Amino acid sequence: MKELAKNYDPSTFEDRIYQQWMRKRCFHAETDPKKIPYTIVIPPPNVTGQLYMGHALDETLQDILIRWKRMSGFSTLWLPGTDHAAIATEAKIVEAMRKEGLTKADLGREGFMKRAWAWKEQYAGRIDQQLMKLGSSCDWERERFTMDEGCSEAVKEVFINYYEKGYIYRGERIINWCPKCLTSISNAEVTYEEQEGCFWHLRYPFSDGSGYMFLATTRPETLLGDTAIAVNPKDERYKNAVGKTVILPLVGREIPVVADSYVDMDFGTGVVKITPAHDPNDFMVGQRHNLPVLNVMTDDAKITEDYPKYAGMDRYEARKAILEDLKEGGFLVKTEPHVHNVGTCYRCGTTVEPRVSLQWFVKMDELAKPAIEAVRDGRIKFVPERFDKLYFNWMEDIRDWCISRQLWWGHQIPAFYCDDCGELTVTKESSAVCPKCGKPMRQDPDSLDTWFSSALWPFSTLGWPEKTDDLQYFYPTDTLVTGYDIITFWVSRMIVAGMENMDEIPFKHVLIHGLVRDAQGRKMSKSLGNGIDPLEVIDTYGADALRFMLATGNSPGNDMRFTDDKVKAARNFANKLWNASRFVMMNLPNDFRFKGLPENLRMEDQWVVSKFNQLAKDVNENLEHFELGVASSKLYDFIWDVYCDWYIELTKPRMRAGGEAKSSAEQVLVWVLRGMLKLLHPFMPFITEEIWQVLTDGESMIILEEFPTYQAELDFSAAANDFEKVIAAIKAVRMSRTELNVPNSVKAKMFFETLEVELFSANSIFFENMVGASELEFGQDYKFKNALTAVTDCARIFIPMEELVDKDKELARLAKEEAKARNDIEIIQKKLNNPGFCEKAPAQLIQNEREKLAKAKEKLAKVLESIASWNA
RNA sequence: GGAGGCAUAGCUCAGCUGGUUAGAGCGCACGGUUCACAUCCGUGAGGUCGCGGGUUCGAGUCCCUCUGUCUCCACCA
Repeated sequence: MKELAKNYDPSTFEDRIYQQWMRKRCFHAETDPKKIPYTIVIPPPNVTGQLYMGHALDETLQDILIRWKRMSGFSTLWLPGTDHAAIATEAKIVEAMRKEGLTKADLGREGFMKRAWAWKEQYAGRIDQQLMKLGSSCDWERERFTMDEGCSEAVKEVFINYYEKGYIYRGERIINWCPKCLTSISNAEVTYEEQEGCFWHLRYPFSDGSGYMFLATTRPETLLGDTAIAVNPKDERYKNAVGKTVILPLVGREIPVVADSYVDMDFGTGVVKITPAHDPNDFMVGQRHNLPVLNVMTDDAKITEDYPKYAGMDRYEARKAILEDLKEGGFLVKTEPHVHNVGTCYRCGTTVEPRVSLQWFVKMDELAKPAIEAVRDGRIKFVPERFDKLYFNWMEDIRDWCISRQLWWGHQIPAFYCDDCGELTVTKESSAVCPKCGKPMRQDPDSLDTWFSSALWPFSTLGWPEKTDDLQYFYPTDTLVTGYDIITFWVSRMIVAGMENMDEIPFKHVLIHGLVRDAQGRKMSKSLGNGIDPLEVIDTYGADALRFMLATGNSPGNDMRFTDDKVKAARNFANKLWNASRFVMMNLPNDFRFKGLPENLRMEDQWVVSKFNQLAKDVNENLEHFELGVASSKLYDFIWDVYCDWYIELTKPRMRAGGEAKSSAEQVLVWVLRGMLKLLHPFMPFITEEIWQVLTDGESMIILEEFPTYQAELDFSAAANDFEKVIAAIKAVRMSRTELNVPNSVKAKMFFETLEVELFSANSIFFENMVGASELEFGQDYKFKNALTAVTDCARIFIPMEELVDKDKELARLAKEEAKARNDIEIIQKKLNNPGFCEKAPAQLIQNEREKLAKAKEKLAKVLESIASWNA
């Protein structure tokens, strides 16, 4: 039999194992349609080369569920995340080009895309190769697939569907514009931050010279675009002003005073200047009152040529200049400091400029209805449930979605304009001809928002709009795993797209996980430089350790902190498993053949088998409920405590004895090891595969094995409970020996006073091997001077040690045990003495309490006897 | 302004539908290595489960108030 390497070193086998899975196409449906009915698609990290723990977490959790489901023989498809991070990607590419002295314009759209792919291949591809080690599902080629191949057809199809149904429209709307990225961004991409600014109080004179209207603004430069001032219709103070006009300072334009309920009478003077082109609320007021929209800024937020005095100044310079002029003209009444929230671009941090421009929108309210319903009636379930609130909050107050982006990295909008006659056509054709005048048309240069194509992911990746077998078989998918930060960006839009285009939900469950934070609990970010590169962690500790750490010790939806210590603990666990497996294997004979559990199981065998059986049951149940952290910690406990610290130690005497004792132990050791490896495989795929292949001489792959389940015939709980008594006795002996500093190397005869003579004598070998018993004797009414006493609820064990025992110390220890026993009894008795408890509690519970009380009383009696014998 | 999370051992966190005397890892203390593993083994110390009420035979768990803290959404010129 092959042997495992002396030291656990993941770098020696993880890549090899991964290549093996890929070669055998273990992740592809065609390998074995019954067993592996899923296809998996994963996004590449973006071109920046920076990877986030978040990716790692996503992929790990998905991969765990996938492996479990696949081993269990269930058909399913999981959807990993996608994010081609359009804005950031484009910014990086542009930056890289700039270093080479190139601009977007030099390359043209086609050249730009070519260059972008070259970049992706060079950097993202390499990184993704490594990232695959976390989730078997990584495949960066899939981005090419989404962007260029099959999915772009789906994108066009959906765009046209929506357009024809009237869900997509093109229009002048006020949108968030980033003057640095030079693109529109959706309101979800705007982050607000508090900034200190000023409140400038101004006065606008009435045209008829009858005085002034007083108002305040935080953005005086937008005054150039004012087309009205507004008051609340209920405001008595301004009843007479409504309908009059005022003269716009500096510009001299005559603008009306309108009444609109949007104005808060109690805020400031109750008068607001209305700049429809540069404020979303003003825009709405403007629409209600048919006010002209005057754009005063260029794309990069400079004042337009329409205002020669300020033309070319950026918005902050213009603000200064305008304030100066207002002051000079006597329009500035006073200035006061003011803290307000300012929207910034979430990619580059620049203050966004609300701007009216011609953009494409999706009308969301109708589309949202079936999507809300699908979650409301439980067809789609969020895990944990509370995240449906976030979803409903967003969906029920949904706004139209601006989908055009002024970028090249993305799907170009399939709309064409005729420069000649002004005709607009939406078509799949790549070069359209004007249906009216027959002249060639020009395609809209804008791209679609990343999330527009991402929303189609569940079906576009399955070949839709073709009715492929994959689509038929896999849709709707089972579970989506993602972080709570993109529920609104992505999850909600996938549901909408699924309901509209497939008339069916895209997935049944949405497993939401938290964010990975740094050791101080801060969000990992580039500017803080506190991001941890998963690849470095893998290099140091191995992919299994990182995966296990990510899956353990946290619960769905809650953020987790990343610390080195946690990964180290997981690595140590892997090391433990490695060494335990190595030990088992090095004790197997060369001609060992695994035959399964022997017929006559010893008590300790039944104990471990029974425990394993329960573990298999628990792990399956936990995974079914998405309790990955609970499942993994149960595996940890079983493997480390039950198997390594107890069972292996218990078998050591048998392994030394040889013969039937040894050969039966071998079978049980291997049986449990195989089961453990399978249960652990989803969590630590590489080490389990490596051990498995050595253990089975390369005859099979664990990835293709069946996942263990509970077997009623393996339930030996009666024997297991008896054996627990032996374990309790061993622990009790250890405790008294340790507490009095008598090492196991000091052998001693042990005298048992117990009703379970048969049980303990049958298991005497363990006392000899594990707690230094030279011999066991059974009897009644022992009277020893200078003996250690170990007490359990069913046995009293004396270990005469003569001079090694310190009477005072031992008495002190016994006194402690007595106090504990009395305390135990008191607590249980109190419960049982409560009439309400006996009347209303379940009978089984009461029975359990009674049994516990009896045991506690027995134990106390034994402790008291021991104390008495010392004092005799 | 609206919504939600978190608060449990020195630290990081588990604790699922209420039912043992609340757990783990790390850290700490003491002891142990020829015979798988010091990336180890054994033993121990350490918690009035944020405060105050309520429901219940029974509350870390359910309800309410408060305090601290974090997040999301909206945003008043």
